Order: sequence, then structure tokens, then C-alpha cells
Amino acid sequence: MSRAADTVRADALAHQTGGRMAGEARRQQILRVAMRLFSQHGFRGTTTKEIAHEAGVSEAMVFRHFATKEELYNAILDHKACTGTFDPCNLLADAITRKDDRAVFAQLARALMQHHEQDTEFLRLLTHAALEEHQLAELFWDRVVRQMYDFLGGYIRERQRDGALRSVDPAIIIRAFLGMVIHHSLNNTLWDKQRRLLDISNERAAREFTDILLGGVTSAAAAPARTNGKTKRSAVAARTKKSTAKKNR
Amino acid sequence: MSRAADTVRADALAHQTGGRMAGEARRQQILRVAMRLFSQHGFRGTTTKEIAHEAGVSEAMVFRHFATKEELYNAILDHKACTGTFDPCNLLADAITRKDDRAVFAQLARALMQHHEQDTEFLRLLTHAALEEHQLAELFWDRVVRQMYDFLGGYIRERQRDGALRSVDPAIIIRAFLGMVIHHSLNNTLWDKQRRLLDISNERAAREFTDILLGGVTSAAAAPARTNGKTKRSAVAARTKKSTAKKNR
DNA sequence: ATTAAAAGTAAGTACTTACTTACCAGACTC
DNA sequence: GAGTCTGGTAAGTAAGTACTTACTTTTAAT
Repeated sequence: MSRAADTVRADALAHQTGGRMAGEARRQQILRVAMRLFSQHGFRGTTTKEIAHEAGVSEAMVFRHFATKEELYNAILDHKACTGTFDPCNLLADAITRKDDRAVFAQLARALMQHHEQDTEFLRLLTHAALEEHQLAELFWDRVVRQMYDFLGGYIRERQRDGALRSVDPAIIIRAFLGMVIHHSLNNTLWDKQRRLLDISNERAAREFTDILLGGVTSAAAAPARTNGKTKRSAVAARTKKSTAKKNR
Repeated sequence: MSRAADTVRADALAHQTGGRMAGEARRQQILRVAMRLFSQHGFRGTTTKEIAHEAGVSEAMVFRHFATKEELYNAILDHKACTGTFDPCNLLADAITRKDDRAVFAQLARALMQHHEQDTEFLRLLTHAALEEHQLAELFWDRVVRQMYDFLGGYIRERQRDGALRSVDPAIIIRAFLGMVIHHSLNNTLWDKQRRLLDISNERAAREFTDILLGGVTSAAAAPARTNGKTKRSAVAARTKKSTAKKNR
């Protein structure tokens, strides 16, 4: 869908003359403005007056469309939580059927980072929500994060049965990988916007993170050849087994 | 100085009868209360009235000790930024001189996660500061994060010259590792306090993350055996040594 | 052209906010 | 025991805050 185009058109209309708009269009515009402001200053840090002013409209109009400030906030969060997220199933389907681990993780990382970069607002909104312990945080968790862990977890378990991946709790692998990716995104959008400490393309970051992860979790890396390929009994193998046992509750 | 002792005494005094306190003690108490509230609700989400009430004192007293709310906030942040952070130099000095990569990273991870767990307030405070683009975020960045990258970066470069680690930009390695660790901490304190998705001890998390990282960045992993025996051998030796070290607990 | 709904506003209300002023009470010195 | 320094408060103030009310203008179908 052409969200970008809609945005431009609506804003143009609003900023031209401040003229009268159709109800739904105005509603959407207020939503967009509010989203921007909430993501910048948080819920408490954003005033309804400010929202109204930025939307080029009186405060009363905001309250005509949204009964309370809270309702406006919820509308944004709901909309974002439902619409704004991609699901990894479609994106990774191809790579998964090919069992191309490298492609699976690299594509996931690239898609995530691209998403974060294009929709910085959402990242900030989510972080605000988490800090304020708003229900969105939980909602997002249940709808998106849990699904991600389930989905990726299934794939990893499969690859572990194939003997391609070391038997580590899949959740740990996912936590580690998402950690690299999300931390990197948060760094770029929240902490080090000028990228003073590390300035690399999403492409490259995805590649490097994937290299590190796969190096760390593929079977070959865990059991470096020394005797033959099958029956190496080493401290490494013992450790791996132990952690598997611990994991099997 | 015995800050801990002061703290205890002050709280006891304050909670007993709400009696009169020495100036400095009251100041410290207000600071502590304010820190807790700011970390819970952010700067804008915390009122001076609330702070005063929780400190068992009138609002005017807050403003006697701190001219403005902003000054109070700054005092907290400054104090935290200077006092509250550990520097990795001392902590890791031993492991570094031994060139025990596993110990270096595992200890760092454990210390960081422990720190985050014990001082959740600070994590939240920092995140709030980053979102609000408060100067503390930058201050913390310059004083702590940059130092960490420099320090660890130096060690990694050294180990790369030794041929022990693959030649990847050290900053990427650090970003990846800190990503796993910090993301995990943020998850535990901000998103998934009940640890529904992953519930492991800091100890184990540190170990697993270190395993993944080292698997991904040691030379052997990057250049799987097939060439000569040197890198292979060293890799195996390193791994064995590490796992022995790990077993000693 | 009439009319009724919809889009919009100016000017409130009731309450909260950060911050101030004017005053008080006990402990200490002299 | 007079003076004064210090920890403390009650009761403000001016500027916000979310939200409302009473009213006007535009649109568009009849």
C-alpha cells in the first residue's frame, strides 16, 4: 500500500491553507502527528495542545476524534502493533525451505535493521511504552516477539536435528542474534546517531553478525576436526551434551 | 566514605518519625527518592510533589536543596554517571594478561549483567535519558561506552595480531557481544520480567554468549581446517583450555 | 434555496505543575 | 536569655494541563 504517498498528500493539504478536511482524513492526520510527537517526547511529554497545533487545528478537534489522550495513544499503538510489523514467515520462507542458514539469519537481520531505520518512530514509541509499562509493550511482546521466537525456534530445532547446528537452547541463539541486531539498531537511532563508534551499512552489519552467530552455533565450529568426523569425545562435546540435558526440562 | 552506612541511617531516621534531619542527610535522601521515581516514571512523569511526599517532607524543602527540578535530575545523573559505573580495566586485567579470551568475555558479560540486575534504576534512567535526549546520554556515552570500545578494542586487536582472532573490525565484535549482553539485560528488566521466553542465570547466559562469540570470531572457526595444522591445533588447544577453566566452579 | 449534518473554533473549566513567600521552632552560642 | 542559624512548613502564584461548551462556517443532498 502507498502509505508514503498518502502521508505526503495529506500533509500537503493540511499545510497549504489549513483548509477543511474530510473527517477520516483529518483523523488520520492527527494520528500521524501524534505518533511523531509521542515517539519524540513520550506520552506524558506530549500535550494535546501541541498535537492540535502541529496538525493545524484547534484542540477541540483532537477531542472530537479521540475522546481522551489515552485513546489517541492506544489508537496509535494498536495501529502500529497490527500494521507496522512484518512477519518473518513470508520473508524467510524461501531461505528456510532451502535450509540456507546464512540466508535465513542475514535476511532477517537486514530486514529488521531496515525496518528500524525506516520507522525510527516505532522503535522510540516501543521503548517509551516499555518504560511507561504501557500495555502496548506486552501486546507487542505477545504478538510479535513471541511469534518470532516460536518461528525461528522451530527452524533452529530442525537444523539441530539435521546436525547442522550445535544443540544449544534455541531461545539462547535467538536472544543472542536479536541482541546483536536490535542493540545495533537502538545504538544507531538512540545513542550514537552520528555513528562515531561504528559506522557500517545494514548490509554489512547483517553479514558480520550472521558470520559471528553461525560461527558460534554451527556444529563444525563447536567440534573442530581432530580425530574423525563422528566420534570425537572432547570437553567441547561433553559441555554441549550437558547444556542440552539442562535445557530438556 | 561510607555512603551505604549514611544511606541506612538516613532512611531509618526519616522513616521512624519524619523527624528533623541534618541538611546533607536530607539532601541525600531526597536524591535517592528522586532517583527511584525518575527511573520509574521518567523526568516529566515525576512531580516534585511526589518526590517531597515520598521523602516525607514538604515541597519547599526539595527546592531548598535543589533550585529546580532539572538541577535535581542533573545531580542524580552526574552522581550516577561518575560513581555508579565500573571500569573494565581492573576487572579484566588478570584475564587479559593471561590472554584468556573466554575469561575476558565471560567475566565482562557476567559483571555487566550483574550490574544491570542490581541497579535496574540506572538502566531505566539511562534509557529515559536517551529517549529524552538528555545530556546524560551523551555524557555516559563519552565516559563509559567509548572507553569500553577503546579498551576492549585494544585487546581484540592484540589477539588478532596473535592470530587468535579473525580479523574483523574490533568494533563490530564489541557491538555484537555487548548487543547480546545488554539486550538480554534490557529484556529481563524492561520487557520480559517474568522471563517467559528465556529464563537462565546470568552465569549461564555469560557462558553461552561467550561461546557463541568466540566460536564466531576465533581464527579456527573462520578458516575451517583443510589448510595446515597450525590454526587447527591452536584452536583445539584454546577451546580445551577454556572449557577446563570453566569447569573449575 | 433550504436545511441539516459535519468540520471547525474561541473561550472557557477544574485541576495540576514547578516554584515562592512568609513564617515557625528548636538548638546553639555568648 | 537574647540573638541567630538551620531544618521545616502552610499557603500561596502563575502558567500549564486535559477536556468541555456554546457557537460559527462549510458542504452537500433535497
